[in-house]
Amino acid sequence: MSAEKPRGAVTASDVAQLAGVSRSAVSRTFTEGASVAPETRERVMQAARDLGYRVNFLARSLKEQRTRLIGLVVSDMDHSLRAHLVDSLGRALVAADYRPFLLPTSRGEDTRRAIDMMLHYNVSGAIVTSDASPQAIAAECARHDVPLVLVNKAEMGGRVANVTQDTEAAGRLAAEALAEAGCRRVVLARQRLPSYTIDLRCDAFAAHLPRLGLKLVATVEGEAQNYAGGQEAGAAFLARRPEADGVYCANDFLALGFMDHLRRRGVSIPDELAIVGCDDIAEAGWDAYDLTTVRQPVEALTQATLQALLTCIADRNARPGLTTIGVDLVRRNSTARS
Amino acid sequence: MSAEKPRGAVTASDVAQLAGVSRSAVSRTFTEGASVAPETRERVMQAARDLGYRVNFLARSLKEQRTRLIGLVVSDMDHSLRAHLVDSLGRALVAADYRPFLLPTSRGEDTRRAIDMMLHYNVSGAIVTSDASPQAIAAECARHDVPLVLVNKAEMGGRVANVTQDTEAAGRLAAEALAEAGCRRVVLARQRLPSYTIDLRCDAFAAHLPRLGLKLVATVEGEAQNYAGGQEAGAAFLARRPEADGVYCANDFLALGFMDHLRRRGVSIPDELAIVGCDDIAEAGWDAYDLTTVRQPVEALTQATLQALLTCIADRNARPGLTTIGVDLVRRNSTARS
DNA sequence: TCAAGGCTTGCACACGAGTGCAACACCCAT
DNA sequence: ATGGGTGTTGCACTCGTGTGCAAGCCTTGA
Repeated sequence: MSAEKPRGAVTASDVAQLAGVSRSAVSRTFTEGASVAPETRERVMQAARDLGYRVNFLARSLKEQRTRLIGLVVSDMDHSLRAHLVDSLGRALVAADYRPFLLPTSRGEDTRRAIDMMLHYNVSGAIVTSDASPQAIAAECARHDVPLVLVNKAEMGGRVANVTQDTEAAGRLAAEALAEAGCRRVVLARQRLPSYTIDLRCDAFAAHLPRLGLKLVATVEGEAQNYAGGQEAGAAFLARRPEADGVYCANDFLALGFMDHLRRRGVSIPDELAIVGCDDIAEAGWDAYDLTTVRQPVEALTQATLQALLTCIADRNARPGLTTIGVDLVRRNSTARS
Repeated sequence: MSAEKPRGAVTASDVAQLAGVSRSAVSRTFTEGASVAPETRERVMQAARDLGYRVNFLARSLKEQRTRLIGLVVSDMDHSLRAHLVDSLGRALVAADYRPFLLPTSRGEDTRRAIDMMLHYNVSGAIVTSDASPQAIAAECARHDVPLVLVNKAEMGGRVANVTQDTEAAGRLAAEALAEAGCRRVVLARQRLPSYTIDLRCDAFAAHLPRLGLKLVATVEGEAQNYAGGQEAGAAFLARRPEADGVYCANDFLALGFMDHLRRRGVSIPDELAIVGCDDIAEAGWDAYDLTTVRQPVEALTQATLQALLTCIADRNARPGLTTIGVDLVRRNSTARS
């Protein structure tokens, strides 16, 4: 329909030429709140439409000294809760007119590279929900004055903005659910890989047992917080055969693997053994498991994270500290004693 | 340790000043293959280290006219295969020195916005693995000369680069698996929402039935390709009670919901009914399901996608057309007839 | 009619970096 | 000693955009 520029993108100068105005007028047309005559603006808009012009955000960012890019450092996307969170955060960022810049990491290794990238691109802020130890990221972000929010990484305490589930309540609710199911002797199943969040959940769980008249008779472990890890923990459980009537699995994936392993060996759930998980991933609600678990509200985490980030961006000296997101118990069949 | 710049990032000029050289020398130090004396380079590197300098990629991109940003347009990240793919693609891109720019979309709606963003940022290329109809994206990318690869979106044929699973083989393998299990009368379970990939799978499945002596006695549907959709399809199946001994579910999530629904109503799998799924998501391998399914190799998809993208970027006129990724059957318990 | 004031507009500089060109230093061979 | 060649360096321009400043126009009031 219109003359196509053969090479390179169309710039504000091209639009200016076609509209018969100066480049400044074009720039002002696309700048919120700038002073342009309505008639000029319309002519510029028309020319821009004809040429398919779009403001070059790289150039704009360079001039304005802020990119509206947000580094999204994330590991273990195969954990469905993580994937859900990334999806949710991505949408929320876009809705707030920011752009998510994805930085996938493995445990620890690529972290340095991810930080490097963020600084190379002058991100306006960063969200870290990675298993990588956040100290390095936090230090580097602080040094370069990049607003940072950690999600579910409580170990940094209040020194950086931190949004985290209420791990204390998570452990407490799990203990109460087992007590409610009539358990007396319980087992803790968890991953071997270090995780501060998991540690806190487990500590809280253990701390509330005496008050409820429960006794912790064993702790079994699987390597990671996934299905295979749950199977391992299940095998460890059967190997030790502790006299127990309830198990707290500090993570849902682990719980599902644990359940499957025990059921295949003939253990009846919930009749012989009640199980409580943590996270409420979609799979926990499936008929085959119907797992009682502590729900981690992803949408609330997202909103709080965005809120904290925007606060930090608006005021470079703001220290939102720790935001705790409430969790609640989802009662299902795995603790339903007749 | 070193003087900290109070405001703003440290630039090449700062480094130049500290090292006692011109800004050009700094630029050349960080440019591959530029001519710098070893001693000068070392002095520059030292100064850069002291100041924590990093090349500003926005400025570099502006000058070099390519950003090395890749738009990653993706919907339905809560589908675990999608999440896995995004993770895998993200890592592959970073490994190839590109940067993934995440553009989450819902079905169709945000697509225009996603395209807009990509063009605003002058992305070097785009990967689309979204349920949104890709025509709009393809047209706009072509107009602005942005290399584009569609993943599992066969409907554009060979006109744009396209990496897709072998849907024909997927359907065929599923049919063969049911035949192998001794089935004679089979049912097709699928989603109601339109999807070209799913259509192709189902067509291929149906096409191979006669050759194998199988008869398609019914088609049942659920709304979406998820667990709930499978439950719906299961309910539809029981409502019609077709005389059937095998079911092909065109998607694993659907298959799992279908299995759970039928089992809860007392149907025995695989004895009364054999089930075959498609995708081989992690959950399909769990003990509770142990689903025979057609594996979609994510890693191969990723590599082929990256390959096609790099080809398009290297040669703007290249038309890699359609790349088909082989699939294979994973035999498990859901088709194991005694 | 003239002056004052408000709205638009264009010029020119800035953001941070890459690079062609010419000047320069240095080394070696003649 | 001199010429030529090689390897470094700095100047100045460029990428596409935002914006302070001053000049210009138009409107309004006296």
